[in-house]
Amino acid sequence: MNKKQITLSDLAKELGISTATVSRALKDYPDISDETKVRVLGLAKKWNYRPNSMAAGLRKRESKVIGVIVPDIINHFFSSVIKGIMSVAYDADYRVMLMQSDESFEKEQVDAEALFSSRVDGVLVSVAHGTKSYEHLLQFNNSGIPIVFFDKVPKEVVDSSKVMVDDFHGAFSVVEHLLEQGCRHIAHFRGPQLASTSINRYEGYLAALKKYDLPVNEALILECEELTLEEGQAFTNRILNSGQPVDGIFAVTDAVALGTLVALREAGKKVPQEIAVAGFSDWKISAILDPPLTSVAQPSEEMGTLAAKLLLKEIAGMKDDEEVSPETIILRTELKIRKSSMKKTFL
Amino acid sequence: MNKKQITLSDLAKELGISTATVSRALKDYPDISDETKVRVLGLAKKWNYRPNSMAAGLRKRESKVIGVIVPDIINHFFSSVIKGIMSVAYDADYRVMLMQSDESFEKEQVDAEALFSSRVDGVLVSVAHGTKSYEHLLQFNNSGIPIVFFDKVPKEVVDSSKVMVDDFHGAFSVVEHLLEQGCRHIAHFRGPQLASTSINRYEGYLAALKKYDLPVNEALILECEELTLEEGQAFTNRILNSGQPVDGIFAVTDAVALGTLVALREAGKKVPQEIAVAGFSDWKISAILDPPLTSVAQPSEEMGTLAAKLLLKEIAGMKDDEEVSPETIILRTELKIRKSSMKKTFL
DNA sequence: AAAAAGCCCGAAATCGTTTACGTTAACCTT
DNA sequence: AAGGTTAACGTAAACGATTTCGGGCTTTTT
Repeated sequence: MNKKQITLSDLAKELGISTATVSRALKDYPDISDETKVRVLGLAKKWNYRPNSMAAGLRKRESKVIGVIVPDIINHFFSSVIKGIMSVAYDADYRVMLMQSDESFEKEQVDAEALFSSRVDGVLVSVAHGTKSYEHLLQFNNSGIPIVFFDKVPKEVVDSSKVMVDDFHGAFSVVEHLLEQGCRHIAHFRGPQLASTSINRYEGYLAALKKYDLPVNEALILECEELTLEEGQAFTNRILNSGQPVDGIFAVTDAVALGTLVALREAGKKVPQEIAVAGFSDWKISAILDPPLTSVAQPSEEMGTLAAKLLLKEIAGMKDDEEVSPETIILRTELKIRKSSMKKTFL
Repeated sequence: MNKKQITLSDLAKELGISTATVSRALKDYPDISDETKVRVLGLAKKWNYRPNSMAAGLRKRESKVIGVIVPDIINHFFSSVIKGIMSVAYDADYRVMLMQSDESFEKEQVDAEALFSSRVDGVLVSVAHGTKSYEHLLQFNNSGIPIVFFDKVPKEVVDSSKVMVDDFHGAFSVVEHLLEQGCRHIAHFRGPQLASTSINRYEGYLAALKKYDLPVNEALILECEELTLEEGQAFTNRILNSGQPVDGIFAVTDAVALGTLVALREAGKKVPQEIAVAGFSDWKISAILDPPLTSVAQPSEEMGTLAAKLLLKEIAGMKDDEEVSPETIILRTELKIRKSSMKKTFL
């Protein structure tokens, strides 16, 4: 049980040369003879030498680590984004330090401190619902550490790059679709007031109604907190019991929409004949339900790769002392029309 | 735009004291006067000082980081495990460096090297399908870095702790249930030959058949490679077209089982009357399908917390130079009986 | 009054790499 | 043969925090 890790000077001592030479030989510097390189590489492999990246990071003032903060890893959308981020990071030889905020402002702050202490080279963050101020994130900007926001971006204007999906247009198009199908009383189960995404979807909903000169019925707009299937179920029942006329439901998330479908099935309502349903996120399983769920697809993994590439570009620019001007990328959504909303076919 | 990070000596210089004193004041050492502590803390807060954990890590020979390698983050099971790991790590003030192997042996090796270079204090890993040898993981053992395997553990005996679910018993119980319901020709869509989990589930399937003195029909056993919905669909169609009598299907995963349900629906087969179906994993949405899917629930998040706690215990033991003997924890599964398998009710 | 004990703090080594700056010796030039 | 190149390596100072020895200075003890 050899507890000690091999260091450069272990190799140097064994070979009778200096650590500097060993370091350079390992990095294939030109002013080291081939013979020495062979000897160094040979011993390094034999002894299974792995450079201590803390030491290297300290010296070079870069950690080769990027930090990622998401509200919730279990969420399929976020895990897809993370997958995208990680594949880009892997190719660029960066490590990923992952944090989850659990939608809590306090935890997000603690996470940010930890990442800062770790001296990550850059940060990717999707802010939590509870986040109200942004000092804990702006400290990265102030210290020359690039930060790229994705999906849930700060409401206030922040001088950083952002990658998001076109929630407004996505919501607009799906509600417009419901209207085209003949719906005139469309309920909306919206997300939290504080999340940028749910705000934009809500506004897309409003805009579509306006285009059709329909009044906004506040009684048909309910606000989810947990964004769970259960909430969708409960809200659907509440709407059904309210006696309000409803012929369509647009849920802010597929999870909520699934709850809606369950409740409607239990209530014996026909989908889409009596009530059309649409969600947002386009979960894989949404397509195989009976009826298959109409939804808005967002390119999650692509969001991750784009955000990560943007971040790496800014990190590289930072090293070269270039002026990096923040970019904002808005990804297009795609409306997936399926049976749950196709009222017209049943007319 | 202040690019320089604050260091201990910045604080020391400003206050006219030594870095040693600043360091101790921040750590609340007893031999620093309250007055000095107040001054140090005050300036540290004012200047937003964050210790450089690479420097501290280098000096203390610990990184306060644990490495995690999973085959695929998107998989709901793994993201749940990760969530469990992260919450334990958070409470213990550890950071998580996440790697995904994409089920590739080579990538897993690269990931392991990276974690080793980062000098993580411990490693949690679920091995990839493709993994055949374990030297890249055993190097952690040899260097005094604890490693805990979870879910997909090495087949060969490795002198490390393991946390897994009782795949054998879980599969046994669900197949036994299908038999009790009257099934006599149960197909099994199994997982890859190399994954410990799918081997154990396969053996549970065999054991249940044996208990009922039923012959094993090789034509009813198909091997998934991707474990996707599409595979489940394709295999189901293949079985249906083969002309073999089938009255039950046990899929190694809920994803595969969902594909099965879709194919059966499209083929006009009644579930469970004609063919009963059961999966493994108990996805949340499995319960709300029509028919709801019988499945085996595994405590994924609990697996994460247990594995992480075990790892932290071993890390602590390592520091105190105790003898840490590897533990193996086997978590019980829970059979969730739902309509998709309840043949008897329709007799 | 001398010695012992506490209280606060500093000097300096250390962790493992990287790198600016030398240094040496061999080889070229004219 | 004196000076100039160049190839190949070494010295030593960083990087930023921690920690082991102490070492003054004041207070208490005998």
